[in-house]
Amino acid sequence: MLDIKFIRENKELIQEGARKKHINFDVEKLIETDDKRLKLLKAVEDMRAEQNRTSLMIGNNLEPAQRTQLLNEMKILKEDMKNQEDELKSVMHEWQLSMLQVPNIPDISVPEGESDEQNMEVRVVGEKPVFSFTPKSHLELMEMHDLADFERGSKVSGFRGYFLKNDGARLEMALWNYFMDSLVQKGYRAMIVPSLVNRETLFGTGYLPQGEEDLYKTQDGDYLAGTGEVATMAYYSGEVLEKEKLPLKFASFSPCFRREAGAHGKDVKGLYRVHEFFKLEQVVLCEASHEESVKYHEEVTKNVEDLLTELGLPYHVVINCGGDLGLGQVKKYDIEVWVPSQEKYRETHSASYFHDFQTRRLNIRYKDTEGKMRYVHSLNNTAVATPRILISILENNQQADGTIKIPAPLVKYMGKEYIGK
RNA sequence: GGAGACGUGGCUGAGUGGUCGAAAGCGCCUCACUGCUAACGAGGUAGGGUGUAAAAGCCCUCGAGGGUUCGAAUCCCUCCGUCUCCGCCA
Repeated sequence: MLDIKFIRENKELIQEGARKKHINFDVEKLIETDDKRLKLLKAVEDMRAEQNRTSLMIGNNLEPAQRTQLLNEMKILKEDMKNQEDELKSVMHEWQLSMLQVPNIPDISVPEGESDEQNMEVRVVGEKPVFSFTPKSHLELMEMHDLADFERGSKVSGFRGYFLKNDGARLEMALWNYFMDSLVQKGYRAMIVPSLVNRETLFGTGYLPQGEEDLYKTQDGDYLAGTGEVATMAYYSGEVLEKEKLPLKFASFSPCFRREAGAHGKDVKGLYRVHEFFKLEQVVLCEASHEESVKYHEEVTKNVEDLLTELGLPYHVVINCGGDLGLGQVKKYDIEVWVPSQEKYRETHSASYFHDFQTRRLNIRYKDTEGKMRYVHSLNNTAVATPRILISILENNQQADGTIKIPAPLVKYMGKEYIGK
């Protein structure tokens, strides 16, 4: 959500932003609706003022005749007012729907492009492993060491269902612990957050109304969130924060659920694309300045890069092009880790900032030094998403004898150096 | 699941039909006082919208949404949430 005044004053910017994001949106139409809204609002407010004045007069002692006359006048006024209010209500409805469609403006550094094909590589880090043998896929490795069971996964859970077993399960937990410990050391607050969330929360974070298709919904009208970002962001919704406490940094763990409605036929085998997974997410709320947003955007990105490097995983960072940005996102980096069996980098992390797009919807504010209420800025990045990242860990660390070398930082969590020895 | 109570500003808490966006206290800000700090004293202090050069003014908001009324924090209905007791279950 953007400020309507800002939209009116910067309609070219908005229109240009929508074009860059390849989002179909007509600013002029919104402004027309807003004109109607303002005109009706003025009319209704004037009538209400009239009504308030007259009511005060009636409250005083009056001649019975005068009183009767005023009561009659009120009856007429109320009828007029009802009509105008009804009209205002319907215009407001249209206005709100339109306001929910307004895309946030992408940063100048965001490249042009329609889809992830046009994302721009900004750096490549780590050495891709060189194998003296044909490397196995994570599926083969997991079967070999009894780390997962996909057949029983779909028997029990359906398409894309899986069980993790033995060191597969333990490796996943080791990752959670390693990433959580590291982030807590960097000053992030450890949280375990709800996945079951209400509608408003998803509107607030920008996952609704556009993302309905990809969300599981309960018979009570609640939803299963696709990321811990949702509950973490809503944690302070409707609140006024103390400026001194900013930035607030969270490391939020939660189960995540995605219907993958638009991804039929994609990555149908293995752990890459599943309906149910776990994620540790970084969320930051900071002061309302672009510089602060950028600073923490770089920070949450670096946090992950440092840890991937510690784990010895080769990765690259791409800057997402306009067409690959969500409605509320200003800029996004994806971090993609090397998958030897596919000879590709695959997305494991996604870092984006929103300025006040989310906090305006969620109504999260603070008082600045001038005493003015401001919406905080919000941003987030994956810390670690499992089981997806297991793919790269298993494949990159496989040995000629079929064993898997556990990355050094995880050894203490696993209590061993190799899987399969 | 059943019964009852409650939901007011940054916080505590008064307010059951009229000039109440709201007493009082706490907190916070300004001034005065003091060698400095604290206490005491004086004043100020909700948010949003509209409007404007800026203001003033006007409108809305007492959990949310409806309704009754000339007029609602106050009465009625629905929903959400919190608390207490009972039941059920860990």
